[in-house]
Amino acid sequence: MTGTESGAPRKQRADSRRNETALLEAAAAAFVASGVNAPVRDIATRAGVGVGTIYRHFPTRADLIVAVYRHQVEACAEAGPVLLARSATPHAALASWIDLFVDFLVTKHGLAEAMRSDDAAFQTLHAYFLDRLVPVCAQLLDAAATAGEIIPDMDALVLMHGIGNLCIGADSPSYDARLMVGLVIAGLRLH
Amino acid sequence: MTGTESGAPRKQRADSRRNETALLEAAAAAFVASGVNAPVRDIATRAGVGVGTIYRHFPTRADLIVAVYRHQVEACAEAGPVLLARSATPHAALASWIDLFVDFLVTKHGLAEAMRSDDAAFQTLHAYFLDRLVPVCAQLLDAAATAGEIIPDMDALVLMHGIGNLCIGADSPSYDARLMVGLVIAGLRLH
DNA sequence: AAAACATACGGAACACGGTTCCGTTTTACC
DNA sequence: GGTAAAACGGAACCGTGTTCCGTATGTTTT
Repeated sequence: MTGTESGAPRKQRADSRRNETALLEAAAAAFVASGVNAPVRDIATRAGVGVGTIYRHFPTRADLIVAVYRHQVEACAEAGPVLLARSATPHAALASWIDLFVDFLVTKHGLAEAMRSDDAAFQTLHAYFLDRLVPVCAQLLDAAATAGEIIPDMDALVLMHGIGNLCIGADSPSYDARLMVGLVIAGLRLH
Repeated sequence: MTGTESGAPRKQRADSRRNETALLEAAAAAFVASGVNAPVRDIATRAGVGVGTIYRHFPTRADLIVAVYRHQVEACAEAGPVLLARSATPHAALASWIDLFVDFLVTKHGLAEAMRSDDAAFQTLHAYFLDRLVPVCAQLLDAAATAGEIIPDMDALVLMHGIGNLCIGADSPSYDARLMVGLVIAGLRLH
C-alpha cells in the first residue's frame, strides 16, 4: 500500500541540503572559470559529489543557472522601478536599466548564448528571465513612450531578446556590445 | 596541350571531383533540412560517402559552409556598390544592403549562430565572411557618414558582428530580427 | 540503541556527435 | 597490362550529456 496520505512529509535530509549548497558554490565557481557551459563532471568534482547528484538537484542545466544567478536577476528586476523614480526622464531610466542588464550578461561568460538557445533544457532559463525582466522592461518602455521620448508600441520581449543577442560574444576584442546596444537605444528615440 | 612541365601534379581524380560536388549538394540539402549544424554523418550518408571523405575535402565545418554559400556571399558583396550607385542616398543604400545581408542570414537556419562561434573550427567562416563583406559595409558607412547622414567612425566590423547577432534565433515567432536591425539603422542616423 | 525505512548518493554505463586513422579500393600514368 | 599515388570507407576513439541501480546515509519508530 502506498501511504498517500498527504500528512507531514519528511523534512529534507541534511546531506541533501549540504550537497545543494555545495553544488551552487561549485557551479558559481565553474561558471566564472569556464562559462555557464562548464562540463557537468567538472561541477560535480568541484562540489565533491557524483554527477547523479547534480541531476537530482538540478534536472537541467538551466535550473542550475537560474539558481546561481537568481539574486542578480532579482536585483536587476527591482532596480527598474527605482530607476524610473529617480531618473530625470523615463528614457534615461530605460537606458540605465538596460545598462544594468547588459552588465549582468556580459560578465557571465556564455550566458547570453545560453539565453537564446532553443534547446528544450533551457526553457526554464528562458522562462525565468523573461517572466522576471520583461514586465520591468515593458514598464520602462511604456513610461518613455507615454512621455513621448521613444516610439510607441515597442515590444519588450523583442527588445530584451535582441539585447541579449547583442551581448553574445561581448568578450571578443573586435566587438563592442555596449556600442551596439547604444545604437538600439538611440534608435528607439523619436526624431 | 598536355603540359609536361616538370613537376606537373597529377590532375585531380575523377572520383574525388564527383564526391566533392556530391558533398556540396548533400550539405546544402542537409543545411536546409536541419540547419548548418547537421551531423557530419548525415551529410556523409546523403552524399553516399564515408565520413573520412568529408574531412578530406572540407577539413572543418566552416570550409563546407563557406563552399555551400560562397555564391550568395559574393552576390551580397557585389550588391553593395550597385546599391550605392542606384540609391537616392547613401543611407538608403546602406539600409537596403543590410536588408540583403539580414535576408541571407535569417534564411540559413543556424548560420548566424555559427558566424559568431569562437570555436577555432569556425575561424575560416568568420574570416571569409568578414573579409568579403566588411569592406563593402565600410564603404557604405563611409559614404553615408561623408554625406552627413549618420554618425562618423562607425566600425563596420562591429556593426556586422552586431547585426549577425541580432539575426540569431530569427525564426522564433516571439522575436523580430528585422525590427531590431531597423532600430540599429535608425540609431546610426544623426539627429 | 537497534531495527526499519525512505531518501539520497556515486559512478559505471549508455547515447551521441565530432574526429582520426589505416587497411583497402580506385584512378592516373606509363 | 602494371604500378604507385590518391582517395575512400568506416571502425574506433574521445569528450559530454544523461540515465540507472546497487549502496550508503539519514530519519523515524520501537
